Amino acid sequence: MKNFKILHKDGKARVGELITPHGIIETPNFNPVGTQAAVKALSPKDLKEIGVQIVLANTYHLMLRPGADLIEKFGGLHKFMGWDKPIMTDSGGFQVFSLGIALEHGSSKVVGKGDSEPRPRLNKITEDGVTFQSHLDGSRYILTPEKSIRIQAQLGADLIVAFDDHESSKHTHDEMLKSIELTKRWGLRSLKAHKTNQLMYGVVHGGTHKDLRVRSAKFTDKNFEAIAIGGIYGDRQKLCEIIDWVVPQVSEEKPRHLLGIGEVEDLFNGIERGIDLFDCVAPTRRARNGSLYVYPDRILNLRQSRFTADKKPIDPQCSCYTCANFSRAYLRHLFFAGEILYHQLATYHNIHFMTNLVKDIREAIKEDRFNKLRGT
RNA sequence: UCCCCUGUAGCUCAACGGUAGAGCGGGUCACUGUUAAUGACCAUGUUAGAGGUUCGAAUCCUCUCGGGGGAG
Repeated sequence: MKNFKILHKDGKARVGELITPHGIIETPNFNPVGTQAAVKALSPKDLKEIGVQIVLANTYHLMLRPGADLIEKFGGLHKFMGWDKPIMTDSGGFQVFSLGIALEHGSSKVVGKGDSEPRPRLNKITEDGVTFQSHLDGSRYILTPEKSIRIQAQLGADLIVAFDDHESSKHTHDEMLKSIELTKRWGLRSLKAHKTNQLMYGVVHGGTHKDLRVRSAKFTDKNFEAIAIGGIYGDRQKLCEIIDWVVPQVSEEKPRHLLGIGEVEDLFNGIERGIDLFDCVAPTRRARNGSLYVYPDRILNLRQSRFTADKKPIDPQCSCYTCANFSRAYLRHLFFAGEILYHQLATYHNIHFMTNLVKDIREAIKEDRFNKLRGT
């Protein structure tokens, strides 16, 4: 792939560069999620200061509000949101799943929120695409591969994702087989509808079935320039297995993105197995909910009363603005007081943490000491 | 000095005479292509105190104490 260069390998872990119209993404890397054209609580200025190289926005949310036409009128997402570095958009396929179907079937990703709620929306999957109701006002929409790709073209992200189908991990082999076949057909239609120079990921599915993952991976590699792995839920061990099934099936020189993952441990697990890119809401959402990363692998729950008078920064080893200037006690106070500043400072720290983690990992791979870093 | 109101969880307040609940607050946990500044769970009380009436009192009566208001 001409836009992706692998610079060095340490085992299966690799360091590379993904070149986009808005700049280079050093890999492995982590995309903060900015669903509605904003990383919650952070400005593009913050993101740049931290050293974030790419953010992920969402087709589904933006098509509903403010609408792809409007964003196009403003010259695309980059200009609209004031971010001139790389952007990736998701296809919207996942939302169709997470907002409707998943709840109906109870995916493990959504389980834990109580099975009784909320009632499923009337999302209907046909060969053509998906009919669904807006979570904003209940109005009906149809999303097809063609439409998703067209909207993503209007949004103008550097990296886009083919429209894919999702099945819950609880589904049977047969149901999953039908699903990956549909994802294939939608993938081909996505390719056909693709008329820009945006780099498009195809999505590997197949749940926890090895043969389906392999099959889906081969197809994706054959047809797409970039590989995304989707539909991963549940336990870490399974996640590792799935990656181990998929990676050998795809070309070395194509970038590999693990959709929706992950936590610190997942980054190590993924990179060790040859994954280049990750996106996840964890650092931003966790920050808002009072859970903050501490080097090397702890998570601090700021709500605990033991931090009430704690003068230490979140992470004594962290060099970020938040840790340089504020105590745990102060941040805890802001949290309980409901101050907006809490969200800004906490999110800043968590994104800084992830961004630097991935940077450290890149350095380690370059120096062939990935495993050593992992050990710490 | 007299009259009226009032005293229930940390706070604000519920509970036809049938052995106390809510909201907020507090605590613990969760959060993986964001419907998430979200959610789940837990908890605390000699119902100001002492008597009395009653099968049964936070609830009715008496007194004491603490608040609030009014009249002198």
